[in-house]
Amino acid sequence: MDKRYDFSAEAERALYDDWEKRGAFRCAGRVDGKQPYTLMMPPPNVTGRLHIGHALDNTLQDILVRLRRQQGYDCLWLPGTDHAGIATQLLVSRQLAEQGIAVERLSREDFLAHTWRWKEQYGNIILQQLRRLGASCDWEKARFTMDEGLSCAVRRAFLELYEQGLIYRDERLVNWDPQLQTAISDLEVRQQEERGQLCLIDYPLIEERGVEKGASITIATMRPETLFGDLAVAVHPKDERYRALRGKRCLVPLAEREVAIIEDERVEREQGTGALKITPAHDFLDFEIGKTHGLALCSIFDAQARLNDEVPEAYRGLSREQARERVLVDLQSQGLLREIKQQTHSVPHGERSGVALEPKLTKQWFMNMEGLAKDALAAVERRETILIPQTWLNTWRRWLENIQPWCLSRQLWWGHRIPIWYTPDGEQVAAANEAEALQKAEARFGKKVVLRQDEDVLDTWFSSALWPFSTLGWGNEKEGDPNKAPLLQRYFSTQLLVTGFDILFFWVARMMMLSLRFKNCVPFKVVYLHALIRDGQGRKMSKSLGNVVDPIDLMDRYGCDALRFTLASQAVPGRDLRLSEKRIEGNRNFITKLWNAARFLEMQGCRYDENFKTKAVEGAVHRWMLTRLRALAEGLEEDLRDEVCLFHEAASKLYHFLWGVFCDEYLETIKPALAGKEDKDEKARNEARVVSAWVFYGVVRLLHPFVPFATERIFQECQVFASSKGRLLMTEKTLRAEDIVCGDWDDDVAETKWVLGLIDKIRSIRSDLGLSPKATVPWFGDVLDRTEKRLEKWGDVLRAMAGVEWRSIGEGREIGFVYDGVVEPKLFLPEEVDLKAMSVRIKKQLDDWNKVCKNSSAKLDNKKFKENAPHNILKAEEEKLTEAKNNMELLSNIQEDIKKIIKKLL
RNA sequence: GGGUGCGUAGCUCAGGGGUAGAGCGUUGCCUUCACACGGCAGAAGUCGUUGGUUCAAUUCCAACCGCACCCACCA
Repeated sequence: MDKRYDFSAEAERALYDDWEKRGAFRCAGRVDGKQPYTLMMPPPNVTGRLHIGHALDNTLQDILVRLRRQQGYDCLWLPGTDHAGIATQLLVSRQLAEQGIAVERLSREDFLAHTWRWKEQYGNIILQQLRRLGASCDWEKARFTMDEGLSCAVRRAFLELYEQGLIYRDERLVNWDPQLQTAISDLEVRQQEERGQLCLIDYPLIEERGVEKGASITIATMRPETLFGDLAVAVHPKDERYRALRGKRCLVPLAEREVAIIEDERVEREQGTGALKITPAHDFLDFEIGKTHGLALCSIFDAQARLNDEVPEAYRGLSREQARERVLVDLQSQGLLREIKQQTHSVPHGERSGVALEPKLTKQWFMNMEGLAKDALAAVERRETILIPQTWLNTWRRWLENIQPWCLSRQLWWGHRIPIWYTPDGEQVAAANEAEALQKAEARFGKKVVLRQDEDVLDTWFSSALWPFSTLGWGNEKEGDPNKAPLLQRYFSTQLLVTGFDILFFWVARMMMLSLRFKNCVPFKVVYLHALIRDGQGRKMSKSLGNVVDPIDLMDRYGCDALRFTLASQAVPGRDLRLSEKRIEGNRNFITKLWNAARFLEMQGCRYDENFKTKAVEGAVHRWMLTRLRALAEGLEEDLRDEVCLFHEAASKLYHFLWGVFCDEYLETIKPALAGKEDKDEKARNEARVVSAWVFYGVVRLLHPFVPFATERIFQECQVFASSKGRLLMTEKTLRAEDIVCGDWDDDVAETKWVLGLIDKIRSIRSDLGLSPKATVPWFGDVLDRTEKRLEKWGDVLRAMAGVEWRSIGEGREIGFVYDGVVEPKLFLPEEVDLKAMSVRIKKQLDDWNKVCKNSSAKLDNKKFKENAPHNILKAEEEKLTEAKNNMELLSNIQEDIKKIIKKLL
């Protein structure tokens, strides 16, 4: 093995290529009775580049998939990409513009041809980057949301929902993005706080009986430019201030339109002036109020939110912002602008374009979600699917209970075109393609008809909602039973979905709803929602802040394993994680530690032997080690169950086991045995070699899902595993707790712990005394026979690790110490010892024990404690007190010793 | 306005009814033949505040104070 581990991208690529070439990621299909285990990768945007969120997402999925494979499941992890309608169309348009091609001049067909070409050229970058991350998905099954099969599935789903009346066309107010010139769904709206002007405007009352001359009603608005669309002024029916104006009329200034003053309970008396201008075509509340009162609709904006021909000529063609200024100036000059107040308010913006949205009256396709939502909610309530962390359940309920129709159509070209054709009379014909539509139309109308397909495409999330089953073949064929696809029958439904909480409603809920609708079954049993990744200071990562970390760059510098391990160790359900480079560096060091442990075992001649049986092990420290290993395996099995998903716990257990337990304790302890040269030591040496190799093999397999590259490389290159040459670690079975058969080893485990504790103690004292780490210090003591035997038995270990050598008797300048309440050995002191430090230390220990003593006595004297505390607690408390008293006595003796020595020295 | 989560060591974060944990940083010692991307030893916390439940609260409950985020509304 090389002295240093090679973290380079090239080394990792070689390993990955080997896995892929050998088909290690392929699902097995219907063979050898293995249980299927399915995971759907959330398809990244085809325009995407791997960002840190993907890295987290896919690391966690990969850990589980690799583990399940090791556990013997037939795993299918299906990857793919999403066509990402708006994002892709924007990107390609921009690129074309750079090439001097004006998108507005292109035909739909030409634009799509360009986009497809772009997709062929760049669409696979993100998939390559996922390979870099080590993602072990079944690439041969990769899908794209606009490939032929999936497009077919989309049409089938749409048509079926259409036939059932769940999908319908309607003219309603929608959120309109004036830059992209398309409708978007409620979920794509982002509220942004903005400073604005609250304008109080006088609307003159129409003179009639009961109306004073020159009187007016004052309305308040943040959007004065919309007054051209005003069709009423509304007040609350119980508002005393406006009682006299009931049934009166007023004049909308500038528009010079007479409108009624109406009453409606939805008007808030406290807001503004309590009089609300009603612009039904440009405000959601106004739209509702207008509907109740039979008002017409008056749209004053065009698709780009410029004023249209409905407004007086002077204002036509102005932008929203220009119009606002102009209106204010004109109102001012007419003396109708009563007041302007500065006020912050939140304004809806388009998530993609970033511009302020405009409610706009258009014909769009909608999907009625109510029934679907009810079923999705019920399924989660019944725990057919569980959410991790569970705190999302509340949010889930809230959203599904208040669900609104989903605006499905987008005024774009890139996407699944709506499979509806119109006759010249506007009749709808639903069909999978034009030929079928013509046929249907002819049958329906008894003659040939000219048809025109709907221009719009579907929201990208519609195809995403079918992802868990469309990718497995559901509806991929034009006809026949959509459920017959073999992959679908074997691998649906899936076990687990891992994704960010930010798309819980966009995606997760909709998959749930459509899966229940089309498959009559939940699409996944567990949804693991991970949190957001923030930078070291806890800020959201954003391009504008410039704090976006590039996972590829991190992998280049620290290796993929270090990044993966860091992400896993920080993945605490329900909490944002801050990514600091220091942590990644620490985990890079961890990989190095692993590598060096392998080198050490290799050098020591430790070789893995598959015939080795744990039960035959005799050495106490080996028994202790195997017991610890079993506890580790048990812990990991529990932490990594689908419905638990405690990646951070698992990672931390592995970290501490390898570094703290295996390297620092176990390997150090067996070093003397490994170094044994004489024949009589041979048995111990052989046992040390074989057990350490066996344990290491277990650790490497347990670590593999987290750090696939380093473990694989060790498996292939380290002589410890020479007998396994040629096999891939990722195809090896994992280590199960049940593989470690332990005997009745309690005594050995206790003894080993005792020795390790003793070593700690001696080291600590040595350090205080300032003893040279190299010097071997003789020690002796008046101890129990049993203890003395132990000290002799572990003599080599104590010499190597604590630098002490046991003598059965001694006399001179020495100092005792307390361990375990029964041993009171003494260390011989060389001249240069720091007795003062030792003295301070003893004093502190005495104080500590004194505290414990007081505490315990107080508790034990408390009658209520004695009555109520459970037995084991009571017993522990009593033992604690005894120990404390004992130690205090011993420590006092030592204090005396020190005093004596100091006296002697003086 | 409704909801969710978080305040624990200098920093970043785990944990969880029975005398506080990790990584990084820091202090001292060690260039000992796996590893200085290392080893050994140490210092460092009234676990946000105030009440309540309990024999026992950092942990459970309530209120409050701060900090995030989500949903709705904003005339």
